Amino acid sequence: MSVITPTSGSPMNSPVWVVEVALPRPIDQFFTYEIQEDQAELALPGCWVKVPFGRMSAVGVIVRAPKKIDDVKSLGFTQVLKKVIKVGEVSDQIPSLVFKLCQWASDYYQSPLGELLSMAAPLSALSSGVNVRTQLPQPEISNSRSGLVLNDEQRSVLSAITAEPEKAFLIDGVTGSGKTEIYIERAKKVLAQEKGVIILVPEIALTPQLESRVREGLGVPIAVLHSALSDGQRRDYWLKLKSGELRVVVGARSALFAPMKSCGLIVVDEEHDASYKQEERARYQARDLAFVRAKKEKAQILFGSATPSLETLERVREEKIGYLKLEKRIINRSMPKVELVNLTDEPLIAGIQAPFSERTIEKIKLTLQKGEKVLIYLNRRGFASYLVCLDCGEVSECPRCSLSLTYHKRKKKLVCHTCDFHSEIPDHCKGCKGVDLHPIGAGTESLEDELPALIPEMKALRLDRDQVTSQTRLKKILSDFSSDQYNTLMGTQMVVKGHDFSEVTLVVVVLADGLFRWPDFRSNERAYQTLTQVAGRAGRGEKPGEVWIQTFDIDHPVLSVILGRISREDFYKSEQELRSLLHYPPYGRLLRLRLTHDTESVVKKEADQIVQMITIDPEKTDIEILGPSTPMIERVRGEHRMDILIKSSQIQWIHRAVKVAKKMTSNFKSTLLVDVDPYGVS
DNA sequence: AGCACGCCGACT
DNA sequence: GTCGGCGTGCTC
Repeated sequence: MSVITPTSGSPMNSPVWVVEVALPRPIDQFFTYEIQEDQAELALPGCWVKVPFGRMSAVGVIVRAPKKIDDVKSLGFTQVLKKVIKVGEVSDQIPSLVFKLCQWASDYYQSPLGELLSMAAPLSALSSGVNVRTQLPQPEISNSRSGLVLNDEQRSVLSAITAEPEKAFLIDGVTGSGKTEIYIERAKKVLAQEKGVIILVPEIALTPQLESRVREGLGVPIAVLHSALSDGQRRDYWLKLKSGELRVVVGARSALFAPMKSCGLIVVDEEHDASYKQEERARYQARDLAFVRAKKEKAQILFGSATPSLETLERVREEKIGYLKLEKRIINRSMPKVELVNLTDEPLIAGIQAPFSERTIEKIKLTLQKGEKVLIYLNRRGFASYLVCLDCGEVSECPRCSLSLTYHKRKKKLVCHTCDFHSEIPDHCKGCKGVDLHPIGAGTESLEDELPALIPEMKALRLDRDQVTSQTRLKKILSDFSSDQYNTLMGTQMVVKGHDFSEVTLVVVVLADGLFRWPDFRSNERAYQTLTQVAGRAGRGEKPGEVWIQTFDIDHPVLSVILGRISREDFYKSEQELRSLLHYPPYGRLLRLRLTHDTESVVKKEADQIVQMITIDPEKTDIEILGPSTPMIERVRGEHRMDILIKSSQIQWIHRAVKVAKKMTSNFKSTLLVDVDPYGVS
């Protein structure tokens, strides 16, 4: 690695070497730098470079091999080119296949290549060149057990996927049907062929058990990638994956960019999960991008789910993905029995925040008395949804967002769940000065406060984002719950994700209504997926489980599937018909253009202008424009927002609309946010 | 995204 | 009179 100091550039008219660099910034352009001839030989596409940028320096990635230029002026820059400070070694180079995948994603999702490349390599850690060895958490490997014992069903699925090692498959199997064992057995074969394995999971931080199952199952050290890693740890894993010292990676969405030379298997577990969609910085759908990588690399890709997404089912119908089903739960466990509790006509417990029928409370009591454990799911943090003034009806709102503030009793704070604004609890109403402020609605905190008072035998733990501040804290809560000291776990989404609680025989969904009627065309699908996943937590041990779902909306179609009143196939069919009628994915492509600015009139005006321009675009073809419309949350962090939705059957028309919008907004006051294949679309 | 430069309120 | 609030604009 050679270091040179940037100087004021080369003398005029002498030939120079120049190189194009992508920087991890939200800028739609590359930057050109002068590079020394001896450095130029090493400066391959995919290598990092340290370059001066503005008054600072930045680390970017070379996008094209350096060129020799006779006259720098011919490039047309007004200023003299700055010089590359430092070039990374070949051992740091992003593998060309991953580099090309980033280019593909940059084109498809219309996000800057530099941002995507920075997901694919720990650029600043590589360039800082600190050679201190970091501690990679790598427990002792116990000698690989038992090949695992598979049942007939698992064996036939395994032989089907092994027979066609380049074919993609959806493994459609209920929770507890043993998908993980199949992944592990398949991975063993792939490792034996000297190829790498990538296992993607929605949130690795929430599934510490998977890590040890994979490690022990394969009997080799593995890389575990998650957001809590230090820069040094991330770099060490990256280098070990690249060198082949590690050949297995388990991680959240960005693990799909793992730098292994040759990848033979990609697993996308819980493929329906919305957290595969990255919403910040570079926007991409890791599940879809994993499919692209697998095709490019001729690797096998396995999608696993108990509740497949409509997108994946459509690919199955198109025969791009093979279909395999696991019907049985291993060790012959039965599926949990579902009980619906109609909150509109059953007697409710008075004087508590959350709605509970007397019958549900009795059921919880009875379960705990038998020495069994209970899981209680409520999709809202805090003590109450909001504080309302009983005199004038005014609700405490976030000053920066168009949302009410959630009442957190322990913290003694009002909290905005969108921008994290905190405020003291007012002792009087801002509007009428009334002093009678009342909490409305329930959250996990109110459950923790109020249920043990009703049920003396309850020894409760709470699991939500307010409780879990670190991986260690999560592991502590989970291990506490498996001890005799506790018999009830209550919480949000976090209690649902993949944990294996063998003593839980009762799962209570406090209020299913919170899952319905989101302003999103995927809302039914997601409610179905969440309820199925919640239900899957019950009866994972010897004893059969029960799921009690409380609701004010007993006729909701999603509940009909959960109860088995209508078949899963019919539910999917009606969702498919609706989407096909409205040209929503998977029967059409979507683009969301979002404008933001702190002045409402500015965003509105400029959003109208974009719609007009796209409408009269002479090159416009097969597109449908919806909006501009105000999103559900009109204002976030003081910024007003307007959405324009574009539907089309062809990606190129989507890209054409993006091009028009980007060109227009370059001299707009508002900022443009481009979201190809958006989630949360109403 | 950073991180500047650039114009209006409370301080040594 | 300044220190500094964060509002636009640029980065080869």
